Amino acid sequence: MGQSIPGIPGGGLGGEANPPGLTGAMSCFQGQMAEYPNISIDRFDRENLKARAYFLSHCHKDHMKGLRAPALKRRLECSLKVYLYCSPVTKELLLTSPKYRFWETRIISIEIETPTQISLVDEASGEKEEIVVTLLPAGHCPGSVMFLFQGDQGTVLYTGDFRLAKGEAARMELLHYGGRVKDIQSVYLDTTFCDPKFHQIPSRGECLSGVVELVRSWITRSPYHVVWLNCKAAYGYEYLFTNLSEEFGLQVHVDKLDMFRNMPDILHHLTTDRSTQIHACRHPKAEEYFQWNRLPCGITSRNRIPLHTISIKPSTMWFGERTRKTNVIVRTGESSYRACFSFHSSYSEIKDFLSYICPVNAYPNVIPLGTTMDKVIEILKPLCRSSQSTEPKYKPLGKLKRARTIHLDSEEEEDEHDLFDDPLPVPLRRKVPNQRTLHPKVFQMTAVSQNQPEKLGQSTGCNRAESMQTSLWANFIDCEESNSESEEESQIPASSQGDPCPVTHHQQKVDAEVPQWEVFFKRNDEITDDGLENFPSSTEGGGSQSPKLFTDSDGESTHISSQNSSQSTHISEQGSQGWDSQPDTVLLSFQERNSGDMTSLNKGGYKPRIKENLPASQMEQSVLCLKDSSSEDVTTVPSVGEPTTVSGGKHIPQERRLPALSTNADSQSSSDFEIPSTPEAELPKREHLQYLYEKLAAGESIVLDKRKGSLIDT
DNA sequence: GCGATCAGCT
DNA sequence: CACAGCTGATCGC
Repeated sequence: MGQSIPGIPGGGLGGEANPPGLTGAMSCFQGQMAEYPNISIDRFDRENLKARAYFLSHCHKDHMKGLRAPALKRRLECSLKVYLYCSPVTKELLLTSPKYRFWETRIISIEIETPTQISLVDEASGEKEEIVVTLLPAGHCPGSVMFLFQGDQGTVLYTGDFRLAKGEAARMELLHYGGRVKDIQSVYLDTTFCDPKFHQIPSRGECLSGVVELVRSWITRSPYHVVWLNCKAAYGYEYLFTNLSEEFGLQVHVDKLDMFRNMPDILHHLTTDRSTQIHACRHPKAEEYFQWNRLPCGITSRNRIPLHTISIKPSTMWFGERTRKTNVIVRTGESSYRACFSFHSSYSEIKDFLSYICPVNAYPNVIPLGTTMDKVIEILKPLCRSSQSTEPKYKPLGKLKRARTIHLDSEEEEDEHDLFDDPLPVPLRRKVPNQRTLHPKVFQMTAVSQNQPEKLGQSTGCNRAESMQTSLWANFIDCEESNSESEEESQIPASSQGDPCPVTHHQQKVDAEVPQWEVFFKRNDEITDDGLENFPSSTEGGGSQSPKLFTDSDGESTHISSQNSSQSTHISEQGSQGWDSQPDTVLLSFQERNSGDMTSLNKGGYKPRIKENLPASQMEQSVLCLKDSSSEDVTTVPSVGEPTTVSGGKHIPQERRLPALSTNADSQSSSDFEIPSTPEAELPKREHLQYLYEKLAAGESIVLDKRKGSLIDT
């Protein structure tokens, strides 16, 4: 019974703390899900050797354990019907490595957001099980996806590793049916940062803005000023490279780029030519090299003129709910900086995600360092359905206080959205069924854009509220400090409503294609002005602004940062603490910007032109019709003999929650993001709120200019 | 000689 | 500041 018992994924890790001294969060997902034990995901050893089908969410080594082991290789040779399913990009990246070449004929890539039926056949008995899988973008690294499985044992979601801003789940059309979130039995969740201490992590856009400005402040000094991006070996930094490249018109130097040969949108921003001002090359002794002003690729000068180098190390920075610190760039040495960067969702983002999905069960895939399985479960439980029902319905009493409204128009909501709104996944679907005949029956269900009944279940409204409550409640417990904000949120549907009736628009027209990965990563938004406004230019007085984009010496020391708002920007050479000539003034505080979305950068988007080999689904056949008994939104017709009942078993889609309101959920979780966390900010005064409300009531828009500096700097 | 595991170090 | 690795040492086959 190798199956992992829900709740005890590891089979035995329950409740134990990570051994001290460990270096990182510990993965506890063993590869199998309770509902569908015949398939294995992201684990390929032990019990998983018996799987009827394999799934790989993304191309990071810690999710590929056993993938090239002799045992699995043998299994493959004997079981000709066993395949590995993943996104087209993941397939491409995986096969670039010679070590995994043997998988070549056994990988089937599935387009993002294209429900696909797979037959899981037991080669010995001939027993067959049908399952429909849908890949949803996970925002973790190129090709990363979440897997939504629908079959007789219900609908389950395996998130793999993900970084999704709050509200993004609400915008994933295929997580919905009939205007509501699908009835999801279990979620196997990326809980890497599921600990209150990781409450907030600046958004991609905020982090990117910080890096862009720091880089700008340096490389504009002369052609001999170069930056070295000290990235750990892993996929996931590409959006940083592409955005920097685009911003400055300079390709980024890397050691290898053949893995991107079929991904022009990434490839074009990279180079193996060392004569560029932006490097992301690596070397085992890189740090040592750097000390001697040598880049990992070996160069120290150009045209016999020595280079001036700074290093920027992307690393995760987090902020507690009450934390005041806000810098996304921290100076760690005379020529060294850390830049905020995260591939994983923060605590509040995780809570937002889970509370929106509101599954019956949620199982952590990871136990964060320093915590235990039990603690993580305690956090997740209140966000699941069961607890909802038991939850007392609590309706916030007085509303008011900082109105979420504020955010409405000003930042956040906005920009998070752009991720989806603007760049639509450009379709281009090659429906390519290639060689049919593929053993595994894979059928792409034609995704007909549904006519989603937009009914916004009124009723659901309540539920929604409920769930929210819960999460609020959750907040109380987990976050020592949080209380304050909680309640109000509940309401203010306004914002939420506004856009996201998730289901509808943007996202794919289902027929869409491969979503460009940039849909997730290219954050042009803030890059533009706003972020910058404050500081680079703010040379002189930054004072007014709050921004502290960065600080010297890392740390929590808030104080430091502030001081320099004064500093000048890139131009100035003044340094702090003796470290001079280095830009230390570029500070970007993550709450500053008001989203600016700019889509400018999105160009076509990347579509790996990969010669597909989508097997099976012979087009014709591919049109399946699932009994919609399930909660399927996609209309499909099983070509296969049997009317596949791909439903989640429950034929009655239970609808719950009203998507539109969803955003509320975040409110609390993220509330602080915007408001409280703003260090400088003070709570709105009553009069001010009154004023804001009046404007709102009058239908006027409220624009929050980045925090007035006035409040800042204590 | 290879793989798995672990310590150490980014 | 903890993303995801790599390297090297040890042990077993």
